[in-house]
Amino acid sequence: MTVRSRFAPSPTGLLHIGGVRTALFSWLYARRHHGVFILRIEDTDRERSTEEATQVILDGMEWLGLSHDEGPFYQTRRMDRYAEVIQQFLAAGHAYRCYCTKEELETMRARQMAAKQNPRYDGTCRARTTPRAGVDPVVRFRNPLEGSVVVEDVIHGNVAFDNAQLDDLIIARSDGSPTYNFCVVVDDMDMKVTHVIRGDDHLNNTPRQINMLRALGATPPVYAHVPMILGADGAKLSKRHGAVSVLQYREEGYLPEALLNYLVRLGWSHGDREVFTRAEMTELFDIRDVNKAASAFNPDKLLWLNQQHIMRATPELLARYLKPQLAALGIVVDDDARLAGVARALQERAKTLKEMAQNGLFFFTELQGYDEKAAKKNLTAEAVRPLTLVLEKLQALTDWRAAAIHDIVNLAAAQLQLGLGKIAQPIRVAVTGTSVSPPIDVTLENLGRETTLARLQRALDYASRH
RNA sequence: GCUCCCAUCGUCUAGAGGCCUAGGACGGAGCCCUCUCAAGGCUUAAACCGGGGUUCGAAUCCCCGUGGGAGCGCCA
Repeated sequence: MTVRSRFAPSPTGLLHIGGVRTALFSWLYARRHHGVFILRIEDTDRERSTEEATQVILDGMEWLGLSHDEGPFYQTRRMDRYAEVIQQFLAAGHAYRCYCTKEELETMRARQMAAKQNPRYDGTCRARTTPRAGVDPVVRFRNPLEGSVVVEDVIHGNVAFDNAQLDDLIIARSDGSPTYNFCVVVDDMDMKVTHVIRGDDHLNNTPRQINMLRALGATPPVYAHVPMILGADGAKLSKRHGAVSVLQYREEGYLPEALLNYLVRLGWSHGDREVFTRAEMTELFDIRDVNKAASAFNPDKLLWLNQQHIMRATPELLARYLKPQLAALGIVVDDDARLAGVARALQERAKTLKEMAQNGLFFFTELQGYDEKAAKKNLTAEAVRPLTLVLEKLQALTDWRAAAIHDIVNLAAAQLQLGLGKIAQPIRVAVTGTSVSPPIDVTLENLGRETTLARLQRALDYASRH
């Protein structure tokens, strides 16, 4: 049997970290078992669904490389099919028309709550055979009255629900439009979904869905209800936690693989391993090993993982990602090889690509003066001699490579009997404007001969005056 | 209120009755390396929610509390 899993977000809010984690687990499961991954957009709520949210889902999934094999399917385009099944249910007696008004239902609920009972539809219209004038009926599923439903969940084990606790849920509104739980059931059946991996906030919906599936004569899929992700403060993830949309992580310079790596480790682990490539995740992840408890989102660890992935990435790949980050800062770089060189120099010292772009700014733009503190400390009269000597030696250098530059700086230090810091720091401030950069030889190599010499000369002038 | 779910360092987790003096990771503290910043290495503080059982033995199994979460919509 081919595994068929799906991710079925509703575009009523922007896709966030929690949704992505569910998508990831579902995707990993399909990939691991060489199955099919389906993307379905649950947009039956036309009021709240937005085009933007749909686009974020599509773009986000693509950015993360969570590719789907089928879909995206849109529920709004399957209305005829839902209507058909509703008729089928009605004809078979699995559903009935209910003429209770919203007001009546509300009073009933209030009464039940007051009597400390589980608020549920009392079945008034179950046996009704005639319409009620002036009321557009809804359609309700005739849930079994007795017995229990056992959800065989891969993560939670067997969870039993008494049918007596469930009620006859509405499957079609009075305007005829189908509702969520019903659409899910029809879709999962039609799309031959074998594994439903979703947030455990849906665990309570599952017995109803199973009952409908059975009424349809379908075999319920395997369920895996994964725990939710909480905000860093342990509270439910919401807009308050900053991460509005996954795409924000792209903007902030996170590598898709790093985000996925972080997410997969929430609720799952493999020995003492922390860093996983996408391929390793696919190979090692097992939905059965997923925890039951919710976990809090930890931005620091995500940042650390991002750095780990940046360090392991090829400079060429980083260069590709760096381009839009630099563009955001108003800089366009055409020289891919040079950009890769810069990325190589910076990849051990940036937690995000955004940070990397900022740190690498001096390679591509004119210096906007020196950092005050750095200049005050390093571009002094004391620095004139070492800077002069290094400038002379560099002017004579034809083989502009890190190794040769390294030798020159060391030689100059030895000649002047100065510690390396006394010579490297002034150079650093001279060419970068700040006291922080990659190793000085690597920095100069990537900066290029002309720029280096010009900046050294300029710093020398500055130092002479201070 | 009713139903369901969950519970190990601040956080993510290892732990499927003795291997636990509870391991790893992020973050914190300290040290080393060092031309800066990083990276890396080493050291260190830090947890089994509480109470009852079961057992020779419990973080692990059972029960009851407590705390957190979800559902109970003509929302998804």
